[in-house]
Amino acid sequence: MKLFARESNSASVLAGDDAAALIMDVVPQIMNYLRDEMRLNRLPSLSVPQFRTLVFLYRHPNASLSQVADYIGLKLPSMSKMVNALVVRKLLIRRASAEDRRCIRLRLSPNGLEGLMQSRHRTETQLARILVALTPEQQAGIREALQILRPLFVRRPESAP
Amino acid sequence: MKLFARESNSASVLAGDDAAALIMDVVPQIMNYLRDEMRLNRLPSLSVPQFRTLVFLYRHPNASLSQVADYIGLKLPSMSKMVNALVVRKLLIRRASAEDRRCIRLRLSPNGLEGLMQSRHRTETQLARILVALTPEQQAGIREALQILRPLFVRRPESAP
DNA sequence: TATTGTTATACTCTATAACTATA
DNA sequence: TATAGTTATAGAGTATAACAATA
Repeated sequence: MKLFARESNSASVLAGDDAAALIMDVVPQIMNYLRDEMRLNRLPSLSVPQFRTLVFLYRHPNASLSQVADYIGLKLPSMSKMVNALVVRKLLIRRASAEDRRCIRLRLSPNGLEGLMQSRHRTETQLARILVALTPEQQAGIREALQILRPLFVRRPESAP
Repeated sequence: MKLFARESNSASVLAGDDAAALIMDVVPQIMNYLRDEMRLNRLPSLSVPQFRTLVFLYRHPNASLSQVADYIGLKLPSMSKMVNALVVRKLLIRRASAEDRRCIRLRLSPNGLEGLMQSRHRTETQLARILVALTPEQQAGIREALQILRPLFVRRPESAP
């Protein structure tokens, strides 16, 4: 199963010139940037997972805790804690499901929607400042690459205990 | 300063179809995957920053603590702690610089080099399993996009206190 | 006095285990 | 008994502040 230009016993990841090496190198670097950037957002300062949670609930109102946890990639207790913090901050509304009272239904509060919009705007502005250095063709190439990568990195299945 | 297909007051990040939105969506997702994958690596289980540190010292032997911290994106105390753990695990060698005894010189131990190679091999194999679904053209597009993104997301400068 | 790194301490985030409530 | 979520607790990772050693 040969995938890259170099043989697998070469130093490709260490040399940094194939897809695997680039992913290991560039993704953590961008992640650091995003974390720092989000933390500097005033008004509702959101962590990256918190921001992603709000975006998910914007797209999927009335989702359950399990559904959000699965998408974000957190275990239920961690997600419960994070959601609770967002509820306390009045960014989310949490209510019991009518059909199955074990489930909760989550949705953005008006406050949460406004905070999300502000955070999005600021993030987009910041990223735009960086991406402005690129040609439209380069930007299109990046969009295309990310769209290809998006469906590939799904959450690992639970390791059977 | 118009950069994207949509106006900035539209819901582009929330719709998820421009470069900024894709970065916010896809990068954390891949990062989660990498974290989980590295954690499952047996032999020397390394966190993502630990792995990056070893790669950096493979490429830059005898670097100082400050140089590594700057590249990885950690403050000195955090980096010092991490390096110390790697020294204790016999993956790194730390010695005082001869010219300036305030500085330390860091390099991989033979153990560290071997651990890095094993970790790299496993990571590459895992990523290859994912990327095998793509055509060579798609892989080339991804490499190109990541190479474009790599120099753009450098560590934020220290906020002046 | 300025710089390099370490130690002390605290905070954030996440996980596992035990528990509650509902089905 | 099985499932959705919460609470209790612990561990990893990072930051700021105070410190030590060297320049």
